[in-house]
Amino acid sequence: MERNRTTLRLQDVATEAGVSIATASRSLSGAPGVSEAVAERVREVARQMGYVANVHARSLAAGTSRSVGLVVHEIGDPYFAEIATGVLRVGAREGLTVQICHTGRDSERELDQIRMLVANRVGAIVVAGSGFVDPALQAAAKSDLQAYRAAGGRVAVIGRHHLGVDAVLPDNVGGGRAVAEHLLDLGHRRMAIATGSRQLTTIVDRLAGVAEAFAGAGLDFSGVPVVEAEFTRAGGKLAAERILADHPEVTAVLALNDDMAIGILSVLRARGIRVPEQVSVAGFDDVTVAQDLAPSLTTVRLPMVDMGEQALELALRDPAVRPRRRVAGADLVVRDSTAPPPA
Amino acid sequence: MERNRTTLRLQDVATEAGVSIATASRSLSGAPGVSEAVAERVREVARQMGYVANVHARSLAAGTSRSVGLVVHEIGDPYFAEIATGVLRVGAREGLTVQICHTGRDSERELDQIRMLVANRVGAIVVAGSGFVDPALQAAAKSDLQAYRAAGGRVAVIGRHHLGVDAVLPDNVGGGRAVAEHLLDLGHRRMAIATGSRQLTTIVDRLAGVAEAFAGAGLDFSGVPVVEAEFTRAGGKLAAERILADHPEVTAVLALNDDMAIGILSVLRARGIRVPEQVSVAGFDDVTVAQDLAPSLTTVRLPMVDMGEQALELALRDPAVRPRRRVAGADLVVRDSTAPPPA
DNA sequence: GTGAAAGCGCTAACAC
DNA sequence: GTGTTAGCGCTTTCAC
Repeated sequence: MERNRTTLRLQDVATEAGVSIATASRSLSGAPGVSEAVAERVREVARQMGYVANVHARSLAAGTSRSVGLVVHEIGDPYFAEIATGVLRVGAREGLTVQICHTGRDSERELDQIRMLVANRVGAIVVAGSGFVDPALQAAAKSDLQAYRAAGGRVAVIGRHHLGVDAVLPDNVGGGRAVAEHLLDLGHRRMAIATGSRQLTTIVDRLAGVAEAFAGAGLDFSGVPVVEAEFTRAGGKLAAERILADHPEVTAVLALNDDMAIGILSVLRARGIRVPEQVSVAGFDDVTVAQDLAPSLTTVRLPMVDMGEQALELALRDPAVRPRRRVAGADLVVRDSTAPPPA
Repeated sequence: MERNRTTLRLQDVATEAGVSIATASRSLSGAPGVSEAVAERVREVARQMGYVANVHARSLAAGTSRSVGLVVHEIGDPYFAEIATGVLRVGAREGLTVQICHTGRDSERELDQIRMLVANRVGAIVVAGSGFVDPALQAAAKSDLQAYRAAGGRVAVIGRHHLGVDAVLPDNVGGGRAVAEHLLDLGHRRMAIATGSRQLTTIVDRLAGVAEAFAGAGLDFSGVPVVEAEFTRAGGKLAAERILADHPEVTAVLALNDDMAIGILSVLRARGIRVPEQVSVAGFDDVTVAQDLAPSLTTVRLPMVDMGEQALELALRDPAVRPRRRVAGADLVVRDSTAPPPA
């Protein structure tokens, strides 16, 4: 926005109201030390004139800013869109501006975005993308965030990161175990897993839960095909093709997120394979469409909006000595896409 | 973020590099008037030290900011999430921070959010929510935006508003006409429309297109039931219930967005009504899941990501004397949810 | 090509 | 309770 002399300054309001700029400042920010009568008059004058304070001047002078940053992998992904909803909700409640950044699941871009937020002197940063298994991938981000925190910035993450900060941790292991147990209980013994990159901690954890379920049932997990593709609908389609080609005997496909599950359902339908009669399909996340699919999707519910809210609340709170952890439950939701294997 | 003396200032970099603060500033911003050798050295020192410029100080001094605002009704709605994807994409390309605001489809909150963006001195504002039919509902927003523009701010909207600014206009009328014609061509004569609030211009336009199709076919539109509910999946469910109860004879339901159509499909499935054999269903928007539903959804494709990109590009461009308009095509996509009515 | 210095609009001591 | 004023960290004339 270009400079322009038509913009009102606090001085203009002060002059108009017949007070000093300091009094005007106090009146508008609600600081004590002004008589209520004067304060109200100043506010009225400001409203009349249509004055809006310059956030940059305010932040520069006060050294604090009323804005926070949210880093997501991909805002078009319903998982992140819902988390964003939660963060925006708390932000609105607290009168905070929320800056949303995309990383495109690229740890390099993630770093750029974090730098940008730091440059913007946001008061808090919520990192919502999954962490990476390889700590090196986040080493740079970590050191930047540490400098940011040393300078008084607040950070919270959603998911397992190597960042040593407050975290909201979805119970990915428990969820993975629950959904796998569900399929095993139904009697499925020839199962395939469709997953995103195993560089992501989210995926490693969900997979660990699945392995636990197998172990718990006294079954061997090592022989179960785990097909890795993009963690998206398109990736789900690809994974489904591969599974059908390489493992035509499977009676159940467990996708490690709903997006992939949707892609899988789509391929099965196109092939005329009936779900759940011939093949069961389960997902993970419980994005809102999951219940409206045909068949409705058995999945693991993660309270994403809630997780977004909690993350920002954690970040806004006074810093603790040790990182805090909030565990978000992961509940199995059984719907129509899973059933016992064909006889 | 609290003030803290551990944060690096430009002066620190300048000192370290052995130049004046002015030279350091020029070097980092790429301004002319510095020898390339010195500039490069300063940049190197800054990188080494991990210096990040304070955006507030920069914006205050320069009077310009590298950030833009995006106003959406609801980021969890895939329609807006995709538009946001487009806006974020262009923002990232141009090195701009994007601040996303929720209005919750409330014209009052919309105003608050716009004020907040103005206070943040963003360089441009993209308003992505649908406009309201009643100009009074946007009068306040309009005057605020005009003041903002007078002060050098740039504005673009997506959809039909009464704001007198650059706009990206989806062809809602044409899309409505096309999808209605499709249903009429299939032979449907007992149709119901499920729609959101007719306070929104988007809906009025889509409805007008539908009416045109009826008129073009020499049919009477006035008797067609138009059921109004929330413009969401839940609203679609409600509308479906009402349509089934009050107009059990309908052979086709046209929803004015995909979200409602998904809700409708869900109710029909629950009732055991087969789509498209017994009832055809069509939507509008072509959100990404539309093609993966069962049955896949016949709908009208709006290039939402593209619309988001175009809107920000328009806003970033030099202001024109008259508002510019970019029309976004609305193409009928026929899938499996529509078929001729039962004999 | 480089540096000194005057602001940008606001907050927060500090005076009164 | 109110006013004066010194910065916040940077950009940008204007001198040299």
